[in-house]
Amino acid sequence: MGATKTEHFTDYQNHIATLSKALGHPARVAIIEYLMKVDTCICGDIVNELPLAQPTVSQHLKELKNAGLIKGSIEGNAICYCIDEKSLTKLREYFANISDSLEKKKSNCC
Amino acid sequence: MGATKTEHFTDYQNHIATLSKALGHPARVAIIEYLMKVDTCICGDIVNELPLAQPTVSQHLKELKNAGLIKGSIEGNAICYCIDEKSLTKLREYFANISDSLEKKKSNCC
DNA sequence: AAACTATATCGTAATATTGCAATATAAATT
DNA sequence: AATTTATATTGCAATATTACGATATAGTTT
Repeated sequence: MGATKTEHFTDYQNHIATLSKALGHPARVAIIEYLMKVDTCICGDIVNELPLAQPTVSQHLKELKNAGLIKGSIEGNAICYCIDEKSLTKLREYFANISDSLEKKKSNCC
Repeated sequence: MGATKTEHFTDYQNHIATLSKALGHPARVAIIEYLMKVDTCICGDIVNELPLAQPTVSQHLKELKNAGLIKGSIEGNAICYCIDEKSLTKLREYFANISDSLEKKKSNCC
């Protein structure tokens, strides 16, 4: 055991979980926020921004990329990372829907 | 090593990460969706809904509760779990802000 | 081509998560 | 009070994550 039983859940549930999991670490939240802040799509300055070693940052970037939250394109020597709007739009929609439904229901318990 | 270096990040970043992490498992996404679906704030039926053993479900519920995503109140024998609107509103706002900023910026790269 | 720069990968240690059987707890029913 | 029902806790095995030093890769500059 120890591995998540993804096969028992819907693709959508797994997708939301994957996106959420990628944001489930403060360093990765910080990376997203940094990419938001800088207008240019800054590359390895991220390493200098974070209180973590270069390999660790590289690993976090990889996870964000695997989840589809960021994109990276080679820019000569360096690599240009930036936010992938689609996935963040998906998260926006997901939580907007939940929040809306909750308001309509005016949950009558707890 | 192995432990997340939370102390290097802001409270807000850690909070978003905590909420996201709690949703970083399909079973927990499924639990939230189930609590949304049923109007009454259903208790242990969650165990029957999910393809997981009772202790596993109990553990997932605990994590959702610790993160502040759900609340639980004792209802005689059983326990009544339901969504904590506040935290979902926070997530809604967070992703709405990011999504808005992205649209304004019309990211010119990658 | 040698040196430098930017990033990724490997290997590994520390820690956390996932999942469940067994067991505990506590209220409800008989 | 014994049994049943609902949930939590414990203990443990399998796996995943986090972090980083060392090293590899690949483009850039000298």
